[in-house]
Amino acid sequence: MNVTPNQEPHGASLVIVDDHGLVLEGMRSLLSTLPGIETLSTARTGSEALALLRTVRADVFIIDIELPDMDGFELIRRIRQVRPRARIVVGTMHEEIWTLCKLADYSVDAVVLKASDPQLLRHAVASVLEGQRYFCPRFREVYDRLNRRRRAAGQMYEAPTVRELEVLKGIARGWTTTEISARLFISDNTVETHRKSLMLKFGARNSADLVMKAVERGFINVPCE
Amino acid sequence: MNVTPNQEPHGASLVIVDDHGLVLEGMRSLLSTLPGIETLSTARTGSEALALLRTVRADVFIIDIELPDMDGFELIRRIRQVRPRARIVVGTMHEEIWTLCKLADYSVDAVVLKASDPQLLRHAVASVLEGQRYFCPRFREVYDRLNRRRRAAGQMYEAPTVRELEVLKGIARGWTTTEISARLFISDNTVETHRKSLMLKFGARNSADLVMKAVERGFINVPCE
DNA sequence: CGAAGTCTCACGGTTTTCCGTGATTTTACG
DNA sequence: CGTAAAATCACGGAAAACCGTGAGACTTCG
Repeated sequence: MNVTPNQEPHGASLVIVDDHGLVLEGMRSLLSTLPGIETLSTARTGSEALALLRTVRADVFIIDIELPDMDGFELIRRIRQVRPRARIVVGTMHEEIWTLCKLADYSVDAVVLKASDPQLLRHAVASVLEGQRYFCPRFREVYDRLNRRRRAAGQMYEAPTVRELEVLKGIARGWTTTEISARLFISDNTVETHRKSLMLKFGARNSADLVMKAVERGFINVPCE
Repeated sequence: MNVTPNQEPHGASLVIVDDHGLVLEGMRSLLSTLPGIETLSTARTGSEALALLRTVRADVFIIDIELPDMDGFELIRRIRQVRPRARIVVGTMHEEIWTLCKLADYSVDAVVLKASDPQLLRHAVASVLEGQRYFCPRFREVYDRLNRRRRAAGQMYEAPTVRELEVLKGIARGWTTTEISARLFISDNTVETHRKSLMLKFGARNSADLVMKAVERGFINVPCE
């Protein structure tokens, strides 16, 4: 933990959370020149970040989604329990759909994929400080392309199509891709595509997660014995 | 399809179902010398076998569990719809636990793993003809060792242990093995072992199937929204 | 004490899933 | 007739699950 006071009065209080020291320093130097920042603290773990909540004001969090002690989403939830109006900027190396979906579901204020130009992070934080949201091009590209209607319909999840539902039921029965494709008279590749669509629509990380969410949302009936 | 009448009056009517011609012929010659057999028919697919139900008496079915047009278990179910008292002898190359569990659940009359001595098949059919059940040593070995209580308790499935339940919940949340192990402070290997136990106890083929069965049996709560 | 059960861990190999990407055809609708 | 969604297929690489097997530590219960 490390706190750097700043001369600017009434400025924002930033907290950077990342387990990688180098990244931490990089971010610090990148962001310290931004105007309107009063304090700039760093934490290497989720627990450290939560501890900081008691000592500094912490208006804006810049969070690496993959942390050693807890998953970044858990950190976000716990920050919001204490500081519901804190702004969250997320940096991540993961580009998997489910991560991006989840970020959208969490209504974070900005997302910058780490592969992007570091300046984007600076931009993102600047935007957030001005009360605006920011999502890097790469995030928008991946998320928008495959999820237009979802965004259009607000936060609602998309319902699976007829064919997807057939695949879904196969998965819930424990069938492999090959078994499903044989039963539906389509290729393995197609089944995989349907599974991918399903996981996208449900924001699931894998088939087990998919089945769980499908049951929760009533797309698979559980015989209540 | 092929029907061979036999001189023996009031003898049994056998149907052999296997998609592999060589195996079919091998079985035919192996079994044709058994006393007490009136007719011996063969089928290469599930549909052929079902069609035979209309033309021959069919007391005993010798079924290869992996068939081109339908899964052997489906065939068993459909045979039983028409001929509930038909006796089922299963030959399979699969030694995966879930197959063995399922065979046990289906209360088939005999099981011979194909890796076994062919004479065992003869023995199995002979036993079944005498009204007894038969399970080859290899099946018993695999199934007994890991599933004593289950058999002792009749058809009841075994409940997961406390630790297994924790792993199960992680799986249902879509966590990977590594994520679960990190949260429970145990090794990946241990989590895998627990998952294997769970799949054994639930007779599940994979994690998706496991989640589904766990929900069905009430080990995972679905928030009924 | 001994047997059974639980929890832990290791290892090597195979199969399946997962992921991104891009493309074509078919269907449905205004 | 366009356009958008749905359904189909392919491919290559990476990650994860799956499988069998064996084994040590610790607990619990008869």
